[in-house]
Amino acid sequence: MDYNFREIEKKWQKYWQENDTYKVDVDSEKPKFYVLDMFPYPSGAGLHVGHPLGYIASDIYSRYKRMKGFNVLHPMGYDAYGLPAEQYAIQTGQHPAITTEKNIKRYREQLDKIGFSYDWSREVRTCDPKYYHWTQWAFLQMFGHYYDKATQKAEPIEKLIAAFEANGSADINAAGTEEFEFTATEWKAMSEKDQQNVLMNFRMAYLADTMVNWCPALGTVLANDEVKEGLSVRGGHPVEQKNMKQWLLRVSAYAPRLLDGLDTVDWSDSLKEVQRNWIGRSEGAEMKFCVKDSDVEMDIFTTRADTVFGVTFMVLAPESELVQQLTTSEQKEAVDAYLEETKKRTERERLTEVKRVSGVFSGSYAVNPLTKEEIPIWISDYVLAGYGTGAIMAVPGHDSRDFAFAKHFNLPIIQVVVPSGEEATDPATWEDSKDSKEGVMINSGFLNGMNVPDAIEKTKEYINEENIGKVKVNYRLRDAIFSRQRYWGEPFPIYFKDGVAYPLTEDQLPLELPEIDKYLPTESGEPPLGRAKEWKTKDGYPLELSTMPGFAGSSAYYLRYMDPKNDEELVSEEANSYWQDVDLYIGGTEHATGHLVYSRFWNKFLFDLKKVCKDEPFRKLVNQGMIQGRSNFVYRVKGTNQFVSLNLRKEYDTTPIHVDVNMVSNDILDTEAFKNWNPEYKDAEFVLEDGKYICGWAVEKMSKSMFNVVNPDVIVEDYGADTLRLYEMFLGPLEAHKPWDTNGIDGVHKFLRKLWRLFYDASGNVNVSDEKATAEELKTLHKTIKKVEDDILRFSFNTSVSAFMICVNELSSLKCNKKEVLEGFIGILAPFAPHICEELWKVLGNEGSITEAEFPVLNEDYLKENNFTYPVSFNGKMRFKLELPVDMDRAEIEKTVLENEASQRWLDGKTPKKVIIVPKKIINVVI
RNA sequence: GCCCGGAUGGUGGAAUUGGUAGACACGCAGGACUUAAAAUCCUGUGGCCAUUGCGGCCGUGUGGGUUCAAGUCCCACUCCGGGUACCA
Repeated sequence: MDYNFREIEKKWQKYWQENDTYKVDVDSEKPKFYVLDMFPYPSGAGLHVGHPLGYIASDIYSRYKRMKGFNVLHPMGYDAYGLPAEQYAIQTGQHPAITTEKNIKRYREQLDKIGFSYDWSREVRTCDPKYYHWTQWAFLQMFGHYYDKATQKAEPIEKLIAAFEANGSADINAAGTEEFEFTATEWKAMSEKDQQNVLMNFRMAYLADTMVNWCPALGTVLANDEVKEGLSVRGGHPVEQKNMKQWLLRVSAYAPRLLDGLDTVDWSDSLKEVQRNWIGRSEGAEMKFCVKDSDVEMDIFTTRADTVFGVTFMVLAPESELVQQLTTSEQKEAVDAYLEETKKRTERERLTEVKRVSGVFSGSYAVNPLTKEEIPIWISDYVLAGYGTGAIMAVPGHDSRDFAFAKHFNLPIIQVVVPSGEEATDPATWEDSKDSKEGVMINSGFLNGMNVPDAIEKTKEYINEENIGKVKVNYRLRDAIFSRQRYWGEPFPIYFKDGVAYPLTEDQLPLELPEIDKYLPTESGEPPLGRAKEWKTKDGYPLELSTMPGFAGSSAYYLRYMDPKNDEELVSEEANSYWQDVDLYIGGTEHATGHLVYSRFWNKFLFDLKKVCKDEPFRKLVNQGMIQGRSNFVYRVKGTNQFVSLNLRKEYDTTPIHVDVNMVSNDILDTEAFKNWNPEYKDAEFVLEDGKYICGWAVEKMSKSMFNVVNPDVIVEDYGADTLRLYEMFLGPLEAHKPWDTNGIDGVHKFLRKLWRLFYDASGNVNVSDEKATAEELKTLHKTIKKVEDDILRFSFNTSVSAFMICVNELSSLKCNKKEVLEGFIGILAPFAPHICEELWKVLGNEGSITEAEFPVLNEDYLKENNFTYPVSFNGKMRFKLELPVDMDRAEIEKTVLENEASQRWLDGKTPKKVIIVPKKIINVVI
């Protein structure tokens, strides 16, 4: 019988489904292991071969762990809310729920064909009311809590109210947007509305004014991605910066804990580094600068307090509240014009266009608190309102952006730090600022002669003593904007009474997404939910019109998988205390700063509420690389319908044209398929080389427009799921970005057929022997067990595939058909290629599924070697090999080597200076 | 600009802790089997020189350095990919 992968794969997929092979439950008898994939957004295009890369890796690991005796939780679901479905709905009127359902069905079919070991009974969908019930619930908890900096955790808002009633704001140490001061009496005298406004300032989920990209023509808010050069990508309408009330999550309150938690998780150093940079802790000083002829004070934050003698001007962010107060009447016109100009630029543009220097003088002067000098206050968009205090002291001598600004506007530059190994020079001659943190202070009064770190310390002390500021730790992590003016997302369980936001009670959850007539904003510019009929509480109060963003549903899905059908709570204590946290999380790096920060925040919040038992949700995290597309080209002779093969094209004047990679095999074009591809090419003529049309190629993004999208079902149809699984792993290291190239897939498929032939004879009959295996056969098997297990544990699946190939090649050469060896081999291969191994497991006479078998145990005894073949080098160059007993001592090795005939040739009569012997590694003779 | 990756044959890649560079596979070339094809098997395959044999020299993006020994460590640079919130 031949290796009939189509039949085998269908048969075992059916078996697994009928026998609930992958269903898991809490089982206190077994240790748990939780393997999670980042769940996909079910797009209309279906899965391409890039998606399963991480899923295959995690599946191999899950199956391995299961064979090692663990109770493995390995679930899958869908991140089902998202813009594409809504965009499609706007264009076609088709309800996003319908397209989403359709896409999910297609995804499921594709996933099922690859043979994953998911427990589908635990599937979650973020758009299912039974699921988003708990997203809304978590939001209500955030609304009802604040962050207490004293206890370093979330506390009920009632605790804050009690404190206000007892002592006013006096004892409060809570994370808030603004600072308040009031007495208990004043608090009690406040109106309900004023009290609620104060509380809003402290809630973990709160409403506040934020700058957004507002597109008046589309009546909607746009993401940075959707804006290019001040115009909307869709439609090309003008976009402006607009202040709007939005819900935010106080992620910044958790910045210190999000930073510290990174030390406890097993993630790559680069990923941790990216998160650390994102959280961005910086120690510095907040300083007060008085404004001349005014009682206005400017607070600025700086990490380089030591350079305060080099300050020659101040800069305000255009959005700063101080701008209006500090603009003089003479400058008003110029400032207004500038503000109007910056309104058109998105934050992204302000960030990338570093070389474009712009700004305007406010007309006011500040007084340097140390030198008492008067310095001009400018306004420029290189200072952002959202970070620090929205105002800076500019030190053009030692900050490159300040330097560029000073040069552009002809402002003075003073050198206050002389970098180590340099002399003081005239700043007028400089090409750039001297940002170094090493050097000696000059022109700096009492700091003169100190090195930079000492000067920073000294200045901080001085600032404290003189009461002109305070030492402060600043984080760049911002609160997350949590509302979207969209339809296809979770509704907020919030209603408004007299303009004040109030929460729905928990028994009113889930608040279901209403039906609307069109998926567009209302005529008056309200979000789509403004179209919903009866979108109000039963008492007639209007409900919130925004919906939640994509990351709402994905922030706690890993908890829901633990107990997906629970209608009473997000996750039961029993399920949570058994499954605890994700042991292995596999997904793309693109989530390094978004999802992975938000879900850690979300988890820590729930941890504070004692709803979950672990402070960090993802113990180990592996990033799979992106699979890029490999495009193919044909070369059309200009002005004709003639196509020239790759290596002949230089003789013609040609245009390269993308051709669908599915019509190309090993870069050879199926010319008939090409003719039928497009009516335009029906009469195409070909100039062939060696009777073939060879295509050119390039690595590009995998996309429809490049015709380089490869669909996994096509590969499964042609080669089988086991081949696809092995080939995706064989392609290269899991973490590396690599192009998809079907050219090598035959090798992997051939390997499986070769394996099959170890079990069957030439006439197709099972031919397996019960004889005792030879030492050589056992050595081959056990060296493979060792290598593969080692590789699985370090996620080096590409090298395990070659180890499998080497093993089968060796067993084929040995003509080994011993059951003992073959059974061991399919045991280690089963996590990678489960279908063929299930079948062969049965061929060997076993009952049931190989997933229940134990992973083969390594026996080191079979690997013992008496001799080692040493590479012998002379001056580091390998010259010949010499087999020596492993127990030979150094002196004897040296003697044997030097006496060797080949050595005599290389020594050429000289005495070696040194002989380096590394046992079981190398011998190097230094002459 | 800043942050994080990466660069090894014609191609994907291997070399896990500084110790035989190119495992494994694709492709290519030659051969066996076959009426033929497919399938399968065997041999060769980094470059240059020599090829009568032993072989020799060069070689992991570029230029330096450390070391008995460097793809691997250090310094400087080039190019490519990804992220990005000018974070003072």
